[in-house]
Amino acid sequence: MDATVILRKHKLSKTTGRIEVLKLFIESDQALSEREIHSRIEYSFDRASIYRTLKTFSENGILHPVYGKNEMTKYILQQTPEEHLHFKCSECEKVMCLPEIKFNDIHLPEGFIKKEANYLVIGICDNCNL
Amino acid sequence: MDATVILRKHKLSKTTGRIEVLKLFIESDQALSEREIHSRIEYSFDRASIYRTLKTFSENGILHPVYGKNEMTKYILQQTPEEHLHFKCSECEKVMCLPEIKFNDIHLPEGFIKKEANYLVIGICDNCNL
DNA sequence: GTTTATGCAAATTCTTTGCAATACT
DNA sequence: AGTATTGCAAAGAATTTGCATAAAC
Repeated sequence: MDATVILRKHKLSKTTGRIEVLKLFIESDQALSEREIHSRIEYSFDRASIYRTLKTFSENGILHPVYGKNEMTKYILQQTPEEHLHFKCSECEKVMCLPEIKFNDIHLPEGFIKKEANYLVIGICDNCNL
Repeated sequence: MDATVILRKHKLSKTTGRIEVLKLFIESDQALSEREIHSRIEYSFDRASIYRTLKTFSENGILHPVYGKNEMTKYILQQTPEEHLHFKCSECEKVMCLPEIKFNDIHLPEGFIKKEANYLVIGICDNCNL
């Protein structure tokens, strides 16, 4: 899991901003929003550029966007090509993968083409539920 | 499927705005955003009030919010209590139910509590795929 | 040297909020 | 009458865009 290796694999130019953002995701066990990235990153990276980076990474399958409540998209590293459930905690706002719960065998009705999937459960996570 | 009946059942006051919004959903086979509601409704209903109405309906289980790409939440009538897949077409932007594909037997890991679920596939719908 | 990404500033769009006025029960 | 909802205006937040500059290949 090396940022520059991932970038090379996807034929994306290795800029400091991209590398730093990608590192953040590699180190994180949860989904991050642009706002969280901007606040955590030490390197000064313009917000518009962060958005462009997230878009590029998603288009290349490096990140998976998770659309959830509160009008904010979070992104998470696409660890496996297998589609699985994500969970958003309404207490701590953390979004994480629940890779045990998979959705590989879903087939759509005739005529529908799948391009992207989002399986999200919102509730209380094990940590907040104490 | 009568708007006033639904409102009564949920002990919500029967205001013109709520009735008109609910009618729109009853007549619609697809999810609607606040913007779409505002443009389709003949009755002059303030945008802030539409948002408040959508929130109230969702809290009462009348509508189901669907969080999707393009930072806009759409809402759809909760026809059955069964959780099922929704589909968003990236061509025509239509969001619809695919009630054939159900998710009732998903059980989360120990400690997690489900409050709301969102199962969304994004792609090309049967109508745009011609 | 060309192409591509970034910074900056501004614009768009979605959504929420406070408060006085109004409609519902 | 009393409570809940609405209208209005303004604020807040997320996200995008144009264009000149700078960095990557």
